[in-house]
Amino acid sequence: MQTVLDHDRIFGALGDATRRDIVRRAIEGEEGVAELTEHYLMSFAAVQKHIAILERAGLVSKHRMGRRKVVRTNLEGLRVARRLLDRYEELWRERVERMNQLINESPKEADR
Amino acid sequence: MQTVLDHDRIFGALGDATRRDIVRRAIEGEEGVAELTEHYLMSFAAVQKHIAILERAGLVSKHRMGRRKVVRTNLEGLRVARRLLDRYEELWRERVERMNQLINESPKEADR
DNA sequence: CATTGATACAACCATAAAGTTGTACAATCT
DNA sequence: AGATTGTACAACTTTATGGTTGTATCAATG
Repeated sequence: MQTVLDHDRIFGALGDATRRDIVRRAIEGEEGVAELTEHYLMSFAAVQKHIAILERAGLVSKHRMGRRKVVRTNLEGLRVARRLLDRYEELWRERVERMNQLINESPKEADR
Repeated sequence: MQTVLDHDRIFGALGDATRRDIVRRAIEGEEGVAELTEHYLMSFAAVQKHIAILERAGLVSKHRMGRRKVVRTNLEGLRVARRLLDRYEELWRERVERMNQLINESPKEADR
């Protein structure tokens, strides 16, 4: 297992509706692969592949519970994604601030 | 132009390092397509395609500035992504809360 | 108005992604 | 042990993605 938590894999994994739905359901962390498959129109193997992609991205992990393997969402994976978006918003804020500063520092055309 | 702001397109677009870098640079909103191309090892057309993908996702938009078209990041696009991640964290919080409630409501084995 | 600089887009190629079926393995229950 | 239930994975097909080159458009400038 890899769970590298790089942005390519994380955002790539979240770019599919089925996978996002698995992440959502797996926050509860009660369903195995077969149970998750019930919710979708695809084969067991297809769902398994989606879970593998989420796993490699570090967004979920599997835990044996009796005969099945329960899929649980990994909060830290989601937070890695969120932190990048937060950083972008911070850059945005800084740019706005810099622009305001320029406006205040230099006198307006009309005032000269 | 579409700018649909659906999660598939937004997360899909963010799942590529070049595109995330374009988003980052375009927060400043000063570079045209040709200028952006300078930063990468690919052709002008390739960068143009990446920008088109970001545009369709609603993450950036182009604005004519003289003879070139400046690429600017669209804050709302980033916020759509962030809100989904926030919702997941909220679901997580609710689950933890529910679990704590169960522990407090039912008496422990050892206390019986 | 012809030229130049910047962008747009079509056509094509190679590789990766998303799905399928089939088979093998692992753990539980009689 | 043998049957059953749940999971893993290989092999294959189809479609999407990321890159290329070449040609066309579009706005500013001499």
